[in-house]
Amino acid sequence: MNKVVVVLGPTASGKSALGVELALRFNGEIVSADSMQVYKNMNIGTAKINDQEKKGIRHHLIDILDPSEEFSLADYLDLANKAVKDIVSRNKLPIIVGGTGLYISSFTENIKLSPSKADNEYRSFLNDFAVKNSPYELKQLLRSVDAQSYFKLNENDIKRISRALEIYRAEGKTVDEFNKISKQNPEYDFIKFGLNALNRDLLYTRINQRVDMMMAQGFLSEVISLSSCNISATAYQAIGYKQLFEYLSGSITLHDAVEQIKQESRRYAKRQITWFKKDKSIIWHNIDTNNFEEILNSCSKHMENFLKVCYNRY
RNA sequence: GCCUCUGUAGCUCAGUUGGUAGAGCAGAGGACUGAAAAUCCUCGUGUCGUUGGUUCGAUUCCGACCGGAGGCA
Repeated sequence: MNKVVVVLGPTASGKSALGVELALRFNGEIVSADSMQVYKNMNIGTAKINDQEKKGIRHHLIDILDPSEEFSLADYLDLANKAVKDIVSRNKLPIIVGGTGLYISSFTENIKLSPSKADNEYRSFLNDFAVKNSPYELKQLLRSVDAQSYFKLNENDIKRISRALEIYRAEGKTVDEFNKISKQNPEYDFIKFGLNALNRDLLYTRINQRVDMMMAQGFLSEVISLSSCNISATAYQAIGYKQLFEYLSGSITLHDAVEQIKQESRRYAKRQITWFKKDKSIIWHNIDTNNFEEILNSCSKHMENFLKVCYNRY
């Protein structure tokens, strides 16, 4: 099996830099696993790596879409599979770097989604149904077609209820049945490095400082220049952009917007950590007890072992 | 120096006609298969400023002291 490296962790943990250094040492290329860095012109707010920081390493799945375009897990899996195949075919090492847990685990677990597309019309119909009637009524629609999801989901989780109904409509299957067949055997041999802070406060301080830095770097101007464009629903969800749009529309003060960006980023980091904790195969490094060099050297050692079959190449 | 107001969870505050207390926010834990930076679920013990007094019993009433805000000198 071909080997693939994964570098993951919460926002502001230093993944991008580690990925680049590993790519330099082991003849690799980066495949981003980030749902927002796919968008062009959303640079400062997504903490996107710049050309200087790339150090000549090729990065895939960054800057591939206009902010007006929608993006989804299905698109990601499709593109990531192509990128990794391409990198392997050129005898280079794919290094997946990112913080979008769903994208990473769906790729590493080799999830194959069905060819039927997302049905936006049906989704908005269901959404309207929940608004006109009630979330409870929406959930009742599940009862006869997907009992497992009916018992599992909370009635307020309209997105998942809608999705379960959508799957049943398109596939004639329950979510569990659908998930069972979507999971394939892994196609690659993975080594996963995780970055995290033992001390949550330290991570939060880094996040707060990074938001201040984004503002100093002109995040607001970036958002202003986007405000004349059509922003897709998916791109609009990006933390920071929606708050600054609200400021520009006059509904909140700039100070409040910045505080909300920090808070949402902290919560996001927490959710990322919760997601990654489940994966027991991750090799964790602590950013508060180790400096960057130590982490890089430790990862390198693990990788030499992991790659030993073809280690002579490097 | 005097007068008034105030001191309850990390923060903002509610409350107990005297039987040791509860909201919002912050925060924590969890879920997650085509929106995932999304979405959803669960979680509140704190010397009720300190110290005396009244009382069977005080965070609640009274006094003193300490801290904060305002007013008068």
